[in-house]
Amino acid sequence: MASSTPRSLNARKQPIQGRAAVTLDAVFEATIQLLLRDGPHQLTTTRVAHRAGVSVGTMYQYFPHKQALIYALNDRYLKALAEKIEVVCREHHGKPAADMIEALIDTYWRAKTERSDVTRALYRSVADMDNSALIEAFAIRADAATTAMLATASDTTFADLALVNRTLVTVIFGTVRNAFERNLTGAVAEDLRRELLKMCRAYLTHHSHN
Amino acid sequence: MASSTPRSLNARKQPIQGRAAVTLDAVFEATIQLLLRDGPHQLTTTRVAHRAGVSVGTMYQYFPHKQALIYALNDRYLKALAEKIEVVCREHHGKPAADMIEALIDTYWRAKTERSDVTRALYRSVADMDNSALIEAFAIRADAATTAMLATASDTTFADLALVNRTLVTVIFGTVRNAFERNLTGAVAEDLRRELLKMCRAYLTHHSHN
DNA sequence: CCATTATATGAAGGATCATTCAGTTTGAGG
DNA sequence: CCTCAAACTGAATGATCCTTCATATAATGG
Repeated sequence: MASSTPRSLNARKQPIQGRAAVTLDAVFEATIQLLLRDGPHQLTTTRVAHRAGVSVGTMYQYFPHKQALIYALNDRYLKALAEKIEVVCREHHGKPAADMIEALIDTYWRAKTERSDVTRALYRSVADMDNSALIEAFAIRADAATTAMLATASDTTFADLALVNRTLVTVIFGTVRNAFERNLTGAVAEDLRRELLKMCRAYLTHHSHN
Repeated sequence: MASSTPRSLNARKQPIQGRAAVTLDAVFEATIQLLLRDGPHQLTTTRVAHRAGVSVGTMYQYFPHKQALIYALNDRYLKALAEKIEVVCREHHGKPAADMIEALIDTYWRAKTERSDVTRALYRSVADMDNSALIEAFAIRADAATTAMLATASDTTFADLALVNRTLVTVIFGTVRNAFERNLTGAVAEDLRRELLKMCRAYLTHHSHN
């Protein structure tokens, strides 16, 4: 995976001492805040550095250029998200399909909601070409995990597992994204999540009765 | 609606002669192509002008600044999309709910697919603050149209119309968007569209049986 | 406590780019 | 054919911003 990332996007060096890790975290955090506050267009290296309480030069010790910073931010986030999905999928092997879907929706939704600021910031972080590679890598991992899970459903076997899986994943992820784009939060979002679950379950029973 | 747009984003002047309209179209088209080809970061006024075969100065007679160009592009597109949805919703008043959903999905999907380059270009066109106002305006129009339609379903009445409507709209729009983001096209996309329809219908019958 | 390496600084360079405006060309109406 | 406004031109301006580098400070291990 790392080998497929465009060479120039890799981090310049890894933090060794503790303070360096702190600096990196501060830079990431500052990036998120500025992205949220002012949008991608206003995101300048100087501003990020200033907000993070470091100097520009420091940032350039860890990132060869600005794009690499945003890339790293997405990378970090998407890998953590993929991890969570993989874990929850593995935990639900052999369970009823309805439980699987509930777990998947809950996990994904919570991951996005827990720090909705980060979610929103990243949705804004500009869809430059390089990010799409990250998104695709995430999609592949998620697909593999959910497919493997659904294949073990204790109460259902799917005539076309790939199709059902692709449908569910696309619908769930897309719905969550759209919910954020429309700024649906709080109780409204909760209701939507419940309805989405109902919908997916209705789809599953429909499929097993066919 | 126009009165709610940030003052400075309005077009500078309307085309009067025929050639001016041609110029404007060329500028929009060039913007789309460059957005698609090189991403929003590489989109410069000079490049757009050059690609459109006009000079920078010409562009600035119609748009007070670059942001206004992107804003206008989104505005154009979203208003046309809202229009299409309103029309199809009106045409399906009084029909069975399943037909309504099919029409809605088909219309939305086709609108996005017909010129998928434009769709993708706009998805990339940077989520700067001002665009979100456009998106919200679109959402309000779409919600109103679909709610009014669903309320007249010949075979179903909904206990919580607003909730069902919000769910359907969010799921459908989100799924389509995600399908594009994952580059699902051709036969795969077709299959997904069919499955999405099944899913929404299953949701509807589930609801009417409750 | 010294040498070495890691980490941090921020002014300056250099490039890009949005925007303007003085002037030219084109079309429309009379 | 003439006049006026509309439409178009593109070099110049000024601002912004990414990136570098020479230098300084802090930690580490011996």
